[in-house]
Amino acid sequence: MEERGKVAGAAAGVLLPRAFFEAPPEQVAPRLLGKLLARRIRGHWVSGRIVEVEAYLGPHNTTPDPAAHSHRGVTERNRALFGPAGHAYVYAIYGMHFCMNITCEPAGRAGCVLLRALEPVAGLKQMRKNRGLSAEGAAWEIACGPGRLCQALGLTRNENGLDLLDEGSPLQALDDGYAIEEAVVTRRIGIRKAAELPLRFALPGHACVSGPKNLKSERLRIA
DNA sequence: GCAGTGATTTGCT
DNA sequence: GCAAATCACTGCG
Repeated sequence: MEERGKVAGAAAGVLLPRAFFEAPPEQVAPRLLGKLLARRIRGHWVSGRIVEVEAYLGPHNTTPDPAAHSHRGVTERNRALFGPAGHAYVYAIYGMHFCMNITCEPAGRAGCVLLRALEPVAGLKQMRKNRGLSAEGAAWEIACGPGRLCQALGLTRNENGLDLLDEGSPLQALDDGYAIEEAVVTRRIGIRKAAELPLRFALPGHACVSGPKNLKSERLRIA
């Protein structure tokens, strides 16, 4: 029996509305902080709270974003980016890793948000197993980083294009009512092009956030 | 610090 | 076609 949107061992959440993702990525990204990403693995749900994200702008935007995969238009790989909002864009990088994005904006506009880190909430045992960590492994290191996040949740190219807002989907974006008050915004990390844009958002001081701790940052109130 | 991995895209013939 | 360059990373030294 499938319990829709239910996260085993954690407070149940409700699917985020499509309209949540139909906004520009720089608006969606900070709002995603504190929301849940849930993944069904062989009938069991694992989940984590989103604590770090980066926005990537579509080619229609007035601010050019050469770091975005959509920058040079539609290709076989990035097709999902140009589709409707609220879908997964998963791609392989550096041979051995995957990165997970959620598409934003209506079809035809290719903004997206890269999920960089989660605080594990449910199914820690499964996530540690996926990551090759021992049972004593600290929770913060399970999904701190975009590649680790995908490995912990078992996300590969097979999950590319999934609708995160569908009750039957094995990958869902949920709101469990957890509210954050404040975020920090910094430059993006791990890229060379357009890295200076202030499009990385994270929960301040959270142990599960990846990357350097001393980046120049500004506080951001979340309405 | 940097090697290792491979999918993807681009720039040549 | 095919070769070369790129790439939003991690783990090991």
